[in-house]
Amino acid sequence: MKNSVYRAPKGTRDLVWPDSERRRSFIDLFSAIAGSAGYAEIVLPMFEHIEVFQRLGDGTDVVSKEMYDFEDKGGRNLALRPEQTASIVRSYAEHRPSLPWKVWYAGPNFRYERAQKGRFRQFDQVGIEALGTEDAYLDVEVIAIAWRFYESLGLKQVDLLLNSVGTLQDRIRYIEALSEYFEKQKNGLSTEAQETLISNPLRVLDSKRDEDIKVVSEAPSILEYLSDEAKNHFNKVQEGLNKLKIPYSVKPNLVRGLDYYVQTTFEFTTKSIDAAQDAIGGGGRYDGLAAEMGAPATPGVGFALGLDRTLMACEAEKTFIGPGQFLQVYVVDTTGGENSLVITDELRQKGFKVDRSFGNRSMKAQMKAADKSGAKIALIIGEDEVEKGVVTIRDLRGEEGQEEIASDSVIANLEKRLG
RNA sequence: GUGACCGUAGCUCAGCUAGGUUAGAGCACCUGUUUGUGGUACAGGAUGUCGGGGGUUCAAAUCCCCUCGGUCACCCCA
Repeated sequence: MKNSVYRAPKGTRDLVWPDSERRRSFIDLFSAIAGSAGYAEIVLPMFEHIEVFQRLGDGTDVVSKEMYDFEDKGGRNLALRPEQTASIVRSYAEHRPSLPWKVWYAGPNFRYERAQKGRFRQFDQVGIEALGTEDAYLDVEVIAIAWRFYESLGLKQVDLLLNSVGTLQDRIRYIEALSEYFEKQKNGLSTEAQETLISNPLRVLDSKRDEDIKVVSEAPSILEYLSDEAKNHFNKVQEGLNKLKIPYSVKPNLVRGLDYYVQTTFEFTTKSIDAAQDAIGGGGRYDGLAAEMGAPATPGVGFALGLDRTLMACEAEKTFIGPGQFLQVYVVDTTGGENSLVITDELRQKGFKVDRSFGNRSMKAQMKAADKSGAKIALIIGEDEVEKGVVTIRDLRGEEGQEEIASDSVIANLEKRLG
């Protein structure tokens, strides 16, 4: 039973009802909100040529150590997608749809890392991407869609963290200055941070270790290195958010884990989850990515939200709770099962959620199953009922008791009771 | 990749410190009390390679080693 082969692989799990249905409703709600803003669904391959993802940045963990890569029988180097933005830009470069191109997606991503609370090797994300304009109001639209989605879920403890990492040139200048500063302060940094400094200086800003926090807090701010172009863009984003009354806080050391971001970056965190992983969503602008994949230079902006973590937050805030009832009617038949075979089929065609038991069990056992099923109503068919041409209809949840009704009035009766 | 804790019935766990007859409890499940009626009560029943392998011992769920798996944290991200 506990052997290591016949079980879900590390970092994966089986989702069964009601969790499976909650996931579906989550995606349905997201689809409705993204659709209302002109975003169309896109369904992408779960794996790509590995080069697609290497565009995320050699110095990033996602590429250097978390990639599920493999060689197929044709000798192609492929990788399960660790995220979907890169695939979308690849799809854009491949098909060149007319602009603006606005798409939403939902589905699993894969990262090879140690699982912990709120972190899995296979995890679902929903997100949107919009390509084709540098207008900062598009950044605002994108952020607003995420924000309204959280509101629709009923989440109240979400914080929007906002930053600008400037243009590509700004970022290069900033990294130089930052490296210089950290080199001088090297002795005050943890050994881990010192290693990060070599591979990706920006990431040091993200460190959670106490010793680093002091050094980081006095580090030069990206905001001082923004060009006029980047400043204007960033101001317009903030102004737009203000107009929509979406609260945010500017966090200059918010740098995201993927190298392709320029200008706007943002992240959604929650206070409600009791776990170290409190980032439930994030995104930003990636104006250079399309060109890197062989398309004409095309600006883009988007976000991804973690489905599992967001649902954890919903659970903590007691909102967007799962489906209420699974079944409406349970048919109890002690005459061999043929009568229930026919009536369940009829009722199902009428749209009722109906189940029954199999295997000629005793009435008591069937009633027990009816109760456990959660159904509101039991339809009882025994010898007496068959003789009289009636069905006993019994209220399992309320005070209404039971009554015999004519067989041909069952549907009308159920419609009245279940409304 | 690093660290800490954990691994006994379907689930939650006791037993392990000072090794010793057929390994326990609660919940869930099945049957009955109720010759047609669930949710309460009572009675009975089925259920375990004590994660796996090796070692110590007359004897290991219990001690030692290895291994696999889980959880949480670091790293990083959703």
